[in-house]
Amino acid sequence: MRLSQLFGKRLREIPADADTESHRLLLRAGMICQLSAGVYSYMPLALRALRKIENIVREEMNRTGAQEVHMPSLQPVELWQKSGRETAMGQTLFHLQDRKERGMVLGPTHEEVVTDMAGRNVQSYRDLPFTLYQIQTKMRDEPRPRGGLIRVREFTMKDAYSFHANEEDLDVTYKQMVHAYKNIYQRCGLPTIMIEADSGAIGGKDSQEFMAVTDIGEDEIIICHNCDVGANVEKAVSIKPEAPSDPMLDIEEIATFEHESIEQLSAFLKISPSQTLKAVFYYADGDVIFCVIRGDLDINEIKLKKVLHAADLRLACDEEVKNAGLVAGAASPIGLKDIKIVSDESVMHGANFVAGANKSGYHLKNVNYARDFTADVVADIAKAKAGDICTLCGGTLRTIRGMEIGHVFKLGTSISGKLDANFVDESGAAHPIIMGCYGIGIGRLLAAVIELNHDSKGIIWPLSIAPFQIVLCPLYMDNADVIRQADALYGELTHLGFDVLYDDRVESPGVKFNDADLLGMPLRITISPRSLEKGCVEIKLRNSPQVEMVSLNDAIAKVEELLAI
RNA sequence: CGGGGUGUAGCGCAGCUUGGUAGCGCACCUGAAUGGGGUUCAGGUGGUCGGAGGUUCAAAUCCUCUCACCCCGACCA
Repeated sequence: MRLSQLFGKRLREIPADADTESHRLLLRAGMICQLSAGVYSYMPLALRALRKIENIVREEMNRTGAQEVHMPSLQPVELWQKSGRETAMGQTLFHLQDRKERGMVLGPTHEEVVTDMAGRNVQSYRDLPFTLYQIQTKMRDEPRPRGGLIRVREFTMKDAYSFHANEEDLDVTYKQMVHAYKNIYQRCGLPTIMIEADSGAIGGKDSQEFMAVTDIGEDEIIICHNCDVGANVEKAVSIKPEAPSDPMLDIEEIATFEHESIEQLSAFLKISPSQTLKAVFYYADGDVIFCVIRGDLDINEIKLKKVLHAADLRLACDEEVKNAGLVAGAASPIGLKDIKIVSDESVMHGANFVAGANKSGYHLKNVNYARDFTADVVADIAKAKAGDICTLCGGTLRTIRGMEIGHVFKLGTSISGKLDANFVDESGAAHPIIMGCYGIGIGRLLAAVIELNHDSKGIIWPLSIAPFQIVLCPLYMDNADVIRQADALYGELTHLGFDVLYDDRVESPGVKFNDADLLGMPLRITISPRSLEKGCVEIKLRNSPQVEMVSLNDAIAKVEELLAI
């Protein structure tokens, strides 16, 4: 490809709206073009990289025996109503109507469609197992797209779905998929870690995410210093710091005046926050829920939502709290009736807590679980945080941030059961098909690769997914010799099957070098009168400062050596 | 949905407070010189100032409404 012909302008100045490095570089390199919030066109350079990623994904999927299909984005809303996910997805689902006013949606994912298709094509356990995948466009009306390609409303995803007669069989495929995913990331030059994840509204059992570790990642990951096991903070469990657990004392009311928050209260009483109980009020599916947790901890809403089996959960507003007869700032579960109380396990670790007196300006000392109050549900609803103890090895946990690049999970029968996708077993009894599902965001993977592979000058592409392997930079295009040799080398390399970007523009060396660095192809070949005098070209790797003079005769061999994978 | 911010040439910005009919840098076009890390000089093209309405002799500038985009949070299979 001749650079003079390449569609897309490179920018010298940095677009003001771009906040992440991948976004800036994608724009500066002329790789993407924004159409609207979270909606981008891929220009030729980006598409070349994207296609290479897709091919790697395809190879690894095919290797597991998965079969490629292509499913519609346009889907009847009935299917989503049947699975119950029309409401679960909420406004994220794009709705539209066809000319007959039939409700349609633009697919944000394809569990429904693939399950429907599987159901129509499976009768017996003999038809199982199999895995289907596609590389296809997803549409989600995200509340807030951000970071260029990091969170978008229309994106390419590789989604795979496996179908099984039993759990053991699902385990086998699940492991194969995990293995394939690791291969994919490795081949794309993107280091990832696999962590435990929440399976979300969709339900399901085992669930793991693949994360690219970067500070701009949207997810918080709790990871153990010692055993390296990590989990999304949504899911992470931990052993919390101990609180004093002295023998129980008699309960006692104390005046605490305006000291309402845990910080104010513990400072006023000169005690640790872990010796207090915190009350937090939620509103779940129409009811106010009273949550109790040790003062030094925070509530993990995802865990709470699960414990409550709630479809919709949010903090209660002041009015709802008041109407429920609660005294914000001095509330406690003691003596409460007619309200559901959910307690974190932490209230049992510690004793003689300070809790609200349900009376403004007063608290109670020496409050103890079981003796003084009980809860309708006691469960782990606490957020894990840095400094907590790993439940597996006793190591100390820390927090890092990550970008979710892939997600695998055991879906089970949550969708197949609702869509009547059944098979009959050996005895002739019908069961819903057991499913696994596996996704990789292709565009986000591309963004993550750039996020993790760049320097101040530009992108540093891993060879496997670089739009071009080589950039050929002839200097001084008014020199006939330079042009002749450059044309010849370009022809030869292209003929040998290398992807070469030929910078045939009449530009100064500085411009060419800077653009070459910005675009980030792994190998740069410079041809100039100066090098030609010695019968040489200059070869440089993008990720190294070394420039090597190589004779014209050896140039091809050298390129083959450097680009050998 | 809450909070903050920005819309003026392809990109980055100034002008707005104090109304007088739009400017700078980069990019782009023409010409010349230059020549190894964004070269210089000369000349040039390009904007209904996000949109609608209003105030005024006169609006990029003041007022009202509206739209879009960005950031933080909520949210996110």
